[in-house]
Amino acid sequence: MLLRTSDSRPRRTWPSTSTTWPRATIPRSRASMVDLGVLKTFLAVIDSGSVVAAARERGYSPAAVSRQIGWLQRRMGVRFFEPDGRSIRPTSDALEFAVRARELVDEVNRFERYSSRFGAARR
Amino acid sequence: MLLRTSDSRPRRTWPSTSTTWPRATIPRSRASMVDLGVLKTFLAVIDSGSVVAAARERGYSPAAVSRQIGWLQRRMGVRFFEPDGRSIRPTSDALEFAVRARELVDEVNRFERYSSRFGAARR
DNA sequence: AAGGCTTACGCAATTCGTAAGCATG
DNA sequence: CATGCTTACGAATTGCGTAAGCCTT
Repeated sequence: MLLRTSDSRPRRTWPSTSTTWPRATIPRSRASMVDLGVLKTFLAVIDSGSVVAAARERGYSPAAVSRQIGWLQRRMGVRFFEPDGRSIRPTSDALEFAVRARELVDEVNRFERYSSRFGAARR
Repeated sequence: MLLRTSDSRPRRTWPSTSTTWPRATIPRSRASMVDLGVLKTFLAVIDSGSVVAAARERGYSPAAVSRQIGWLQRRMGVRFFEPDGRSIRPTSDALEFAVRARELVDEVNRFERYSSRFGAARR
């Protein structure tokens, strides 16, 4: 399949003048060191002290929240939560990181409001 | 399928005590009003003045960049680029929005560096 | 047992690159 | 006719919810 053996027109693909494309299909999701959604979830867990509560707050299943936290921890190479009885307890690293993360999320929220207004103003 | 008609154990799924889950599979991608990757691409197009150049800079195909810009415009309800001969020209809205967007991206870059240091320090 | 956290599994949805079309110079 | 932008298409990957397991109270 996909042969299309005939049709030998020299149709230019892209780019004609330089190196061909480096990789074949880069999935983009969560590639950037920073995933805002995960950061928001992280803060929700910190604030509520529970995966279940954070899940409800963010509109996810607890499984999704658990996965997001796991992803963040692996990404950072740091342990952010430890099991504490039936619940979890944030590490001191988590609390420290949360301060900075909250600054960013606040900034993002401001930007989100700006964007909404910007769009609404000229429509 | 998925019936499992027998096996009538009252296996708790989740959550047992409250309303069932609101939606069935929310894809998260680009759901948050802000997509940092798209914002970076937008700025790259502004700075280079060309979709092709921005694509090269960002490591995407021109098609991908074109789609990302289209997505952003639809999202914002604003036209950011107009065809200008064989190239494109940013609207005044684009230039205005770019100022604010750049602030955010800069802030995110700072956070990215912080995160790297944070992770590296305790490993 | 019941409540809370985590992993396995299947699925839906997204986004990418390639291909192809259209317009401009 | 070469360059640049955009859309259609198929492929690949992700990230979700559900299901199920483990551990604590």
